[in-house]
Formats: sequence, structure tokens, C-alpha cells
Amino acid sequence: MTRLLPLADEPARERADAARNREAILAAALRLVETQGVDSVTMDTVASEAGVGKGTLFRRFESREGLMAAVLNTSETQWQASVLSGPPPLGPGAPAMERLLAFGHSRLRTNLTHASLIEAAGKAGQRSVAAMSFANLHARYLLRELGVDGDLQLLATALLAPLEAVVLEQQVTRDRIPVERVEAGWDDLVRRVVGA
Amino acid sequence: MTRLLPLADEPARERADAARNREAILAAALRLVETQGVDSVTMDTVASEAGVGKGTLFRRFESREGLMAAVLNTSETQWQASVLSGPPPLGPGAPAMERLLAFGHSRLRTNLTHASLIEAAGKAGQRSVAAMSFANLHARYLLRELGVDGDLQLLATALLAPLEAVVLEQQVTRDRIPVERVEAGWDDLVRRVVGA
DNA sequence: AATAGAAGCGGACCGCGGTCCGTTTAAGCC
DNA sequence: GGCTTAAACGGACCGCGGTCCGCTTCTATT
Repeated sequence: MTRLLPLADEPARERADAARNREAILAAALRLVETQGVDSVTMDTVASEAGVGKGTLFRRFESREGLMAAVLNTSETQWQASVLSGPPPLGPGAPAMERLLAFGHSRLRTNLTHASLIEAAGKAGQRSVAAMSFANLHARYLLRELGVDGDLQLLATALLAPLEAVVLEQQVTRDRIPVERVEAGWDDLVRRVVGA
Repeated sequence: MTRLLPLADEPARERADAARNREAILAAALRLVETQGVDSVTMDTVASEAGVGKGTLFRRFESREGLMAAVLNTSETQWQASVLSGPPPLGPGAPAMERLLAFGHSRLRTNLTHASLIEAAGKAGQRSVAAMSFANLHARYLLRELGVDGDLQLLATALLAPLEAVVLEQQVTRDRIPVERVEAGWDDLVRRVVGA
């Protein structure tokens, strides 16, 4: 009853074993995904490989999608870092237009590389604070920098939409369109939208 | 052994009971989806409701996604009809630009309306001959009509991507962007791309 | 009408994602 | 160190999508 207080709404610290388990799970998941491919990784396998009960997985990660989203988040974070502080033209230092083009290419390649993982992460991947909103925000920033006016949030969304993994997969895998052509298409789109 | 022949590669006609069952299944599925919502419709339910064994469902429709895609296909076909021969500005008779704008609005509303079904249809929905490729084809046609040059296939894909159900759901449901604003955003995008 | 054989059928069965709840354990307090 | 209690644990359990295979039914042929 006596709640002698964690300050205000402190996030209620994670217990030591809980933290250990979370990392073990993530590590196991990552390893299994890399070795066997996303689709053949089952929750039971991850659990036993991490030396943990199944219930634990679901308490920490909500669902299979959530776990995959967490795994995905690792590389997503790295990508964000290289956008924010990596070498130009992706990182800062190049003219806005070049950055925007590089941004698209990089996003395109990344999404293609992780396509199956992204799919497995499903909606959990999109709602993850990081993923969509960071890219959108950054695109908006570059558009503003380029002097584009209009509803930048929607414009950014429209530019990013054709870079989504599902769309790319369709183009590259089913329609056999070479990646370079898709890249060129995006460049064209950007130039039209920016009005250069 | 003696194959006294169906002509060349005739499609091997569907047996009468098979056809009857297929329709019963589709009807049951449609009804259940409408009354209970996609997510709570199970294959067992559809089967028993259609008075058919579970195996039959899967033989005819491959998977749950396939069944949902088939259900979706019904309304998709209607939509196609109204694009091809409905009243303007969606159907023929209006100037290309108006048609293109109307096309986007209509697609947007349709996709939002069927969002959950589309999601349930998953990749089966996209590979369905009809859905994606018809829209893409029509968009290409209108772009050509408008004198746009460039890689029309990619341009069409880029224009359609932001109208995908997943993207729209994100905008309308999570980000609370009013539909009218999304529509306006698409109009803006189209004008920039066409260069009007 | 009889018959052969392929096409179709259906439900028992399986594996996996997800839940539930009795048990264990870490961590603050004396 | 003992005690308390809330958090965390883990595995038995459930429902659903999907498969499999022995049985039934249609249809072409004579």
C-alpha cells in the first residue's frame, strides 16, 4: 500500500532476470532468423533456444510479429544513424537534392534486403515508433529544405509509399524489373514532385 | 491410358457438384464476412455453413487468404466495370485529368472500405490477376492520354502506392488525417507528376 | 444400364501462435 | 538474514489454418 515512491511516473525498472532473458531471446531470434530464414523460425524454437519458457517470449514481445519487429528494429536503428550522422550523400553534408535521392536508394535497398523480415513484422513493424515516422520526418525535412511547399506530410508519405517492401517485391520479384530501373523511377518521381 | 482427347489443352471442365460447392462456399464466406467481420470468420465456420468439408475449401481456394481474395474479387470486378463503362468522370467521357483524379478518389474510398478484407487477402489479393494490374494498366492509359512521358509503368505504380489500404489505414486511422485531406494530397501529387 | 476411373469430398489429424495460471524469484524493508 | 509481495516465469492447454488419405460421386464410354 505504502508506495514510497518511484519519482512521478518512473518507468518501473526492469528486473535483472527479465533483462537478461530479453537479451537472450533477441539474440536467439536474430541468430535463428539469419541461419534458417524468417519463415521457418517458430516461437517454440526461439524459446527453447533462448533457454526460456514460451510465455516469456509473449510477455516481452506481445506476438510473433512483435518479436520480428524488435529484431528488425536493430538494423533500422543503424540505418537511422547513417542517415543522421553517416557520410554524405546519405548523411549530412551534401546538397538536399542529392541527399533525398540517396535517401530513396538506401531505403529501397534496405527494404528489399529485409523484405521477408518486414513482412513477418507486419503491422507491428509499422507502428514501431521508429520505422515509418522517422523516414517520413526526414523526407519532410529534406523537402522543406528544397523549398517545396504544400502538404509536406502527405507528400512525404506519397514519396515513401512506392519504397515499401511489398511494392518493391512485386516489382522486382514478380514483374522482374531490375533494381536500377526502380531506382531510376524513384529519381524521376522525386524530380517531378520537387519540380526541378 | 487411351486419352481420346480433350482438344489440345482444354481447361478440363469443372464437375457439376464442384461448381455448386464453390458457389456455396463463396456465398457463405461473403455472408459471414458481412455479418461478423473478416477477423472472426474461421475456415471451419465457412465450411460447415456452406455444408461442405474443410478439405473442400482448401482445394478450391488454396488458403484462407485465397478465399478472402476470391470474396474481394467480387467487388473488385464491379469496380473495374464502373471504371471501364460507368458514368463519368470515373468512367469514359470526361477529360483524362478529371478521370485520373476521380480514379484516385474512387480507389481510395474502395480500399478504405475493404481495408480489413484486403489485409486478410494478403499477398493472394495482390497476385490476383485483376486487382493490381488492372489499376496499374488503367493509370498508365490515362497518363499516356495526358501526354506524360517517361517510365509509365513505374510512374503508375508510384501513384498507386499511396492509395494502398495499409498506407491509407495508417493515415486515416492512426494519424487521424481526414479522408478529404488525403484526397487533396493525392490530387496534388497527381498534378505535380503530370506537370500541369 | 453397367462400369471404370478420375475428380471431388470430408473429417481426423498436425503444428504453430497465443493464453492461462500455479509456481518461482528478484528486490525492498525490517 | 528473514519476510513480503509484486513481477516474472514456464509449460500445459486451446483454437485455427492447413494437410492427408480412404471413401464417395460424377461423367464418359460402351
